[in-house]
Amino acid sequence: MNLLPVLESATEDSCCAPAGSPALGAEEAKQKALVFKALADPNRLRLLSIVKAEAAGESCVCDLTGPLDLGQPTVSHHLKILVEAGLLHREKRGTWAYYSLVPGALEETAGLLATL
Amino acid sequence: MNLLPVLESATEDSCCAPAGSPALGAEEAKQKALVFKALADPNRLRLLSIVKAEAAGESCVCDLTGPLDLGQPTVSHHLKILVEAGLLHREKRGTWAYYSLVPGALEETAGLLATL
DNA sequence: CCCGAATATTGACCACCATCAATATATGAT
DNA sequence: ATCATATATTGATGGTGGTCAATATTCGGG
Repeated sequence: MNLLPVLESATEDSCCAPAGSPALGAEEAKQKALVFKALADPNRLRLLSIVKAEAAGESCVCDLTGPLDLGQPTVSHHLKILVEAGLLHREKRGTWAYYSLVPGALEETAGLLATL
Repeated sequence: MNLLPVLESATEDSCCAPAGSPALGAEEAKQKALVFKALADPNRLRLLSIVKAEAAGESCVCDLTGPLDLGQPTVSHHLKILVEAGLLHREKRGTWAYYSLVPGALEETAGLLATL
C-alpha cells in the first residue's frame, strides 16, 4: 500500500514545503495530520509506550492484548494504523508478528511541530 | 470549563506519571491523546501555522477564514478546540478576538513524544 | 496432510467529528 | 437606542473511527 507518511522521505513530488514557506499548505497539512491522527488515540499511545519500554525492543501481539483492555482484532487494527503512519515496524517470524519502534520516528514527529 | 490539558501543569491529582513508569497508564494516555486529537486535523494545523507565521504573533478570526476554505463558524470551532488543548491563547479586544501561540506549548507537546 | 495457534481481515454498530446554515451575543459607532 | 460588524453558539447532517464477533489466513508440528 505504502502511504508515504511524511516520516521517512516519501516520493519525489510534494516531498518538501517551498523552502521557507510562511504557512502550511493544504497538502502538507493533510500529510502531517495523518501522523497526529495515528497518535490521537489513547490505546495507540499505550501501544507505542509498551513497545518502547520493552527491553528487547520489540513485542508480539500476544504481549499487547493483555495490558490494554481490548480484543485481539482491535489491537491488530491499531498496530496497522501505527505501521502505516511510519511509527512502528512489523516483522513476522513464524506465527508471531513482532512490532518495534521505527528508529527516529518519534523524534521526527516531534520535529513536525517545530516546522509548523 | 478548564480541561487541564496536560500542557501547563494541571491540578494536583494525576499530574505526573509514577516517576520512571515503564509504560503509559490509561489515564495519562487519555490526557496526552487529547492534545494529539487537537493536532489531528489539517485545518487546525494550518491555523496553528498561520498564527505562528504572523509577525505580530497574533491573528484575528477574520485573518484566518480567508486562507482556509472554511466558513467563519467552522474556524471559530477549530480555534476553540486549539484553545482548550492549551495550544492557542485567546484575547478579546473590542469586537475582535486575537489568537496567539501559547509560549512553549508546541515544544511541550513535542516533549510528550519523548516521554512515551 | 491435517490440526492448532497466532495474527489479520471483514462486516456491522455506535459514537464522535467536521462542516454548514441560521441565529445569538457583544461591541463600537452614529 | 439603533445599527452594523465581528465572533460565538446551536442544530442538523454526512462522514469517519473505534470496537467487537465471526471468519479467514498463515505457519509450525505431528
